[in-house]
Amino acid sequence: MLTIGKLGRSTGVKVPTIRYYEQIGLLPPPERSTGNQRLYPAAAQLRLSFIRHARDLGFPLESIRELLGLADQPADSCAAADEIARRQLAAVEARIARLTSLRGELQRMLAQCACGTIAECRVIEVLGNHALCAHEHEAAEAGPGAVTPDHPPEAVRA
Amino acid sequence: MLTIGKLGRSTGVKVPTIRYYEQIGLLPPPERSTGNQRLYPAAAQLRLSFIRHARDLGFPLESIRELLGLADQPADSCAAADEIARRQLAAVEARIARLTSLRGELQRMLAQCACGTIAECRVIEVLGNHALCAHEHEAAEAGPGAVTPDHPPEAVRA
DNA sequence: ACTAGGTGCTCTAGCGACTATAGGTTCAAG
DNA sequence: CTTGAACCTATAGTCGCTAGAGCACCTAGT
Repeated sequence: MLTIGKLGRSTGVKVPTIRYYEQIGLLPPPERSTGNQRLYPAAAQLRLSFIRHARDLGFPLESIRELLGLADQPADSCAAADEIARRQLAAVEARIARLTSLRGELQRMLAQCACGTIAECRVIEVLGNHALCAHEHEAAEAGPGAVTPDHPPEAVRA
Repeated sequence: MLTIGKLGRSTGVKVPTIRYYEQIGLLPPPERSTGNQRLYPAAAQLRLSFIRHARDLGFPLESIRELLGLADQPADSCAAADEIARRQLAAVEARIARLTSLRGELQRMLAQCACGTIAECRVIEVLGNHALCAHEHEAAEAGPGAVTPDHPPEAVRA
């Protein structure tokens, strides 16, 4: 039996995070000691390591919840698990594509700046005038959500 | 003079977002009509476009606050602005590097899965056992914060 | 003058995935 | 028996918005 601190250390997950996972139902509530402290069986390490690894790979907690459900049905087809992983791969690829385009824009801005005064600063200028950009870039990298706000293709330069 | 809706449409920023920017002090409170509605001068379009473009490039609002402060001092050196942009570029590059490694891991997982039952599913297996990974990958892509939790390099396999 | 509906206002709560703080209890070592 | 680390609960904060409730206002048409 492990205390929450040992479980955290052995899996690389912080203690408050473990309690948070329990709170949202990702980990089952463990037994308690006489003094009301959580006591985990060794198997909890496997489950928590699974969660941590999936988080490291960027899976959202909702996907992890699904994957854990699937992992508990060893006889079922793994098509559903593959589908979740494919979704995650697609999300990662979309994020890479977007960030690569942003990197280009930032590099161009910086390369063109002669580093004089603000008045002639290319960085400030480009930010103020989208027309100076090489191509379109919409909606910032925000997170896995990848929300694309609707904004019409009007010219911004007032 | 523009109403908030017109300002939003002309800059591609949603109305609640404009009000939010005002609330956190990124936009100055505009004049009001007799009926208490916000009335913006044409110049507000420039400032808001600047903010939107910087957000599209992934700058956090705090950096944008600094950049706006700098943009108001046209005679100053633009070294500080460049520094902020370089920081942003570094953050973007770090995110790309991390996501590229994750993509590799996900691709490998999927390629190795013969798509039978969960019991033999490579996706589930790899998630459960970090030792099957090609290389280290720590701390998920979370956002601009890029928080790197401290977790010691202990073996995870229990 | 009246009315409809589109736009505006404020305020509050919610998202994801935690992290931090406060203020208390329990446990293990010396 | 005392210290101090580790544990407990509960609440609030992070980031950058977004959504909703429940109003006020403003413009166009009749």
